[in-house]
Amino acid sequence: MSGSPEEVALSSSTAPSAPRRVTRRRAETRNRLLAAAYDAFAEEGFGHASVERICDRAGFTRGAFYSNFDSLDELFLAIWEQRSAAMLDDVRAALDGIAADGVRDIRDAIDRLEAAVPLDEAWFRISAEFTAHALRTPALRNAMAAREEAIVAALIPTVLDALARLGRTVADPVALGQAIVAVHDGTAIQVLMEPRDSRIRRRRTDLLMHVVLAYSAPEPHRTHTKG
Amino acid sequence: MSGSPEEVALSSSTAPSAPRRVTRRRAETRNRLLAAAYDAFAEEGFGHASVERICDRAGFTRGAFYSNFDSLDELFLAIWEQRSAAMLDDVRAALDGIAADGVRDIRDAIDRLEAAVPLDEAWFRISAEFTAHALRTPALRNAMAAREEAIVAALIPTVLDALARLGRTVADPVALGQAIVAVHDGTAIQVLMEPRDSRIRRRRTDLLMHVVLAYSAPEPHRTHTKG
DNA sequence: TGTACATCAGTGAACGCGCGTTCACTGATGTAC
DNA sequence: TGTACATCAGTGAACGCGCGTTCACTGATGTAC
Repeated sequence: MSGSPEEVALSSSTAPSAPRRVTRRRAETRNRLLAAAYDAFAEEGFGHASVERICDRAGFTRGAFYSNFDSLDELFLAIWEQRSAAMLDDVRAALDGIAADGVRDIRDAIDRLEAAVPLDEAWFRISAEFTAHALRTPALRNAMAAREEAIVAALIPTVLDALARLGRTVADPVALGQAIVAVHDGTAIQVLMEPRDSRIRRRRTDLLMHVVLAYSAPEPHRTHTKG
Repeated sequence: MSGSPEEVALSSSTAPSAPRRVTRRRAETRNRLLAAAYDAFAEEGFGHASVERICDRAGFTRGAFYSNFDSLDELFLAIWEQRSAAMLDDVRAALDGIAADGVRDIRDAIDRLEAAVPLDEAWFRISAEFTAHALRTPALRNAMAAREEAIVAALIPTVLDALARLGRTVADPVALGQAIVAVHDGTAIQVLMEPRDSRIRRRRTDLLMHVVLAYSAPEPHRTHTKG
């Protein structure tokens, strides 16, 4: 409906235009390329990783790349898909573990979540580079925005659950989700900018706590834990 | 003391190693290059702007660039210096104007500040790209971190003043400054990702308000306005 | 104010590099009988 | 299970491009007398 063809194009890997059978060999090549690309992005940065060096790392020639991907952007989106799914699983598992273990309060929960799922600095750097790049490319920006929205949507129930266990409800879950992501991204930059300054890390979790407190409220009519 | 030579190197333009006289001609060339570079960065992105195209825009050959700058990084830092100073002035002026006009509350103040000094999208994009790049280059990262810290330090008194006018005090000004920057950056990404979604803009200012409220408190012992 | 000279600032050509992309090809893989 | 064949996946050479960086040079600018 809305959106020019160009803006719809890169709608991620869920809709392959030519439905080709995936042989085992092909899947392995693809995976080796993805892994090699991740390493290249981590070491050289997304903007400086070249098709040539990625293929060298993976032990292929460049033709193999073009046989499997149209562009580095497409490859990045495939990696992103993998990693965001893994991240969601990790967060869910961590929150379950923490809940099973008994939580004092939000501060406690956030500290333990941070310990269980620490900021993946290499990956954050890569995605910061890619985000900056995507902001200039409408097709990419839309693909990213959509995917990001889906991630937040998947994260919200988990967060609401965790807060419910602490006897808190959230009036506007979407606003909370967006706020958490914004604070995560904004403070992650600060942490990476001055990695040795532990006060900055501390302020990061402080801010997160303040935001969670601001967007949630104690459940009014019920007793916690045993309802 | 701490920091290898490499990490200290790019300590910005305040310490030219060879104290050369700056002729008028030279200053003009430099300014034309800065302006052309800004345009190039805005249109093509920092990572894709080449020395050649910047010089084309400015009407020089590439030699002129190398006669004035060591690298695009150095040039960017010079632009950043200019723009952050201008930004500080704008914010101060806007807050003064708003104060002179009478403010209802924090929500009102933030909305009017946002209207007076709107997010400069082009510049934000550029600095996001450069930040991502700087995270990989120790010398650059340190230069940026130091400069950023100075900017926050310069901003804090202005913010404290504005809050004092609203009868609020801040227990930990540095934490508030860092929080504001983090929220600004994190939400700016979201706004640029989905520029047409006005709810996202709204949530941006909401979050800012919640954060300012969380990090400040009503002044306990004095009456506002006329003390 | 004018001239002669020294220094400076930007020119433009040259070199070399790394890379993106294409494509005819061959060895690998899967299928049909 | 074995053979013959078709399709596929990755090879590797080739092309061309744009760029970073250098440097001997010349016209512009400033200075001393």
